[in-house]
Amino acid sequence: MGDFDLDSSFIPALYKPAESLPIANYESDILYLVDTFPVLVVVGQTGSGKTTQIPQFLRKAGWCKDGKRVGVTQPRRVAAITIAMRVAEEVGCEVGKEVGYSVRFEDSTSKSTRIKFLTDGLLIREALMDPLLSEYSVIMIDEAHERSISTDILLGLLKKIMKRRPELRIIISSATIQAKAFFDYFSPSKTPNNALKGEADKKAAAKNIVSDRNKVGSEAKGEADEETTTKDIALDRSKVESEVKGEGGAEETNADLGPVAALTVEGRTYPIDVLHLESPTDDYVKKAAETASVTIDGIVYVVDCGFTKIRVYDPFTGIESLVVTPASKASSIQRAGRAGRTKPGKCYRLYPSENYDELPDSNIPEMQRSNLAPVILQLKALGIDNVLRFDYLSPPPSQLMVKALEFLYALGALDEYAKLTRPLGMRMAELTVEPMMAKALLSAPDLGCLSEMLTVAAMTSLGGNVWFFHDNERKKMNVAGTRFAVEEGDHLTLLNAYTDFVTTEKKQPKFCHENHLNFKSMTRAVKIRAQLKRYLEQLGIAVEEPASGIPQARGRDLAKVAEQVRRCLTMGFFTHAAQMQPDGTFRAVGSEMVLHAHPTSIMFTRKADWVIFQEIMETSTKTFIRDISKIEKGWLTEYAPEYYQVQNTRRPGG
DNA sequence: GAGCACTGC
Repeated sequence: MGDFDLDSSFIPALYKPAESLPIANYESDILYLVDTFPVLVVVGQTGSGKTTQIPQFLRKAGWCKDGKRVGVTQPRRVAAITIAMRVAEEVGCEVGKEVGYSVRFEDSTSKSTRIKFLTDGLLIREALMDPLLSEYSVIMIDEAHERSISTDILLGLLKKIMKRRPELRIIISSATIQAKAFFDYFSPSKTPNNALKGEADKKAAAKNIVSDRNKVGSEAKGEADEETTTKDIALDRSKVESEVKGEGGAEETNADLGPVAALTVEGRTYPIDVLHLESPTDDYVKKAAETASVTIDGIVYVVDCGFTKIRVYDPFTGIESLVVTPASKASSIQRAGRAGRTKPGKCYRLYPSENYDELPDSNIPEMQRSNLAPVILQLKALGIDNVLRFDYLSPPPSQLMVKALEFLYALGALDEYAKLTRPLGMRMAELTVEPMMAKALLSAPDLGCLSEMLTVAAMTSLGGNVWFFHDNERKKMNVAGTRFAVEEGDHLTLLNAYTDFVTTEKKQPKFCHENHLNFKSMTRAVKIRAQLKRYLEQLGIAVEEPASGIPQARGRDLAKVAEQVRRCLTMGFFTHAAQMQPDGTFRAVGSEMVLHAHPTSIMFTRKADWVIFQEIMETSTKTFIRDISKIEKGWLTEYAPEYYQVQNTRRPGG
């Protein structure tokens, strides 16, 4: 069953008999609305059973005829797998037969699969192969309120696809507060949410829409029992407000009435006492914490600190930071909701109730606070050339777009007309590593070190989870103390670790344990590397592996290979160059900002001159760089002449 | 000189 842990993914709410789930009352409503409207927004809490039941309703109703499938996306792979298992059990089949799932590294589907659970990122990848997603008759986007980049992009793609495939049905499953945004987005009178559009225009457009449209209310209860009731309600705009909520009417009327319907389903929840602590002194916090408990049946007490930690990207400096921000109303409601799933519960909010009113309705979508280079590359590869005019659910700030376009141009992925270059840009988009690493990887064949760069790309994809130190050695031990450490930096150190791991008889936990490696991560690196290799081969790039997996086989000059790897890294990461100062800190070109080698880097304990680094992140105390390798200064002008000539007086940033 | 890492492909 692959690399997920069933215990941690157990979702109690899923294990209710299907007929006792609230969603059972809505079967005919849902089928009617799906039949009538191309887009259905289903509002309901986790625990309503919508994720497990709606796909089964659709299958029974004939939406899987002629070899078509119902696809259901999830933001997380564990959820896709667990829910598929549950639904297979209800349907009475093995996972991978009528009900299956597909996530990275694990495809448990077959020709007979009619209901397919998958991660939303994977569905976007499927669109690269099949732009109209033609295998699906219905696509349900679950947990859309989380507003991940993948979910947002997928909704934009579906909005385009539905124009070419009028028979396609789209179901968006969302928590209450976010529903209106989805509803408006798919309504035809809505002004497209282009990036770079004037704020005033957008506000004016939004105002009109709100004023002439029935709102997707937050307290709506769908209690229609019979199909006829639902039909009446859906067709009569004046009644939409009350129960089942439908925008517009039958298709023959599609000029001024929308193609979207909304339905609120009741979740099965119990009363929750929400207690706001007026002045959260230490005593209060302590008392609340002590009162909190988790039972086997589910969570009964929730303590909500009122904050959340989000990743924010600054387009001017290229630096990411983890920022503690007030939680949104939506997530506060969600947090409280955890308490009332199996019996009445209590939620302690560690802040006064006035503060709650001031919280934003929802979190800032990921699209509006991230480095957009990867997503722009992906959109371009999907044939969406004018990424500024793409109809974003929430348009990203123009600075983010501009920065990403400039950066992709500097990397050579886009030409001066912002068109994807071929083959480089197109190939970069196909690979599942970030643009800088993709460029480094695609530079490797010419330098004769592709096998090694593949390993480096796979190892750095682990995101820092490579090394393992026991508690008692945490303080005094770091990467520099392992047998794999080399002077040239983190990338070659990671290459050493991987090469040793895969060399005869060592692919085992014992080896990892003795050598400070995380066995699970190393196993994952093997998978990632194999997948990247497969993608390269599909792109027509042959990967020549040294005979036994050891670089020195075939008499290659090891020192030369190591240098070539560092040159490749420079070709990808030249915008992330810095020089070490006498005090051991780093400065980027043209920047005064003090950068520190992250304590997990080998450069934490080494001297260097010029380096490139993979990641830069600001914490509350310092700005850290990680995954660092030594380079020659001259390589920067050799491999990025334009960038370093034009910008030699400005900070390159990310 | 000494840390918070979430997800996903």
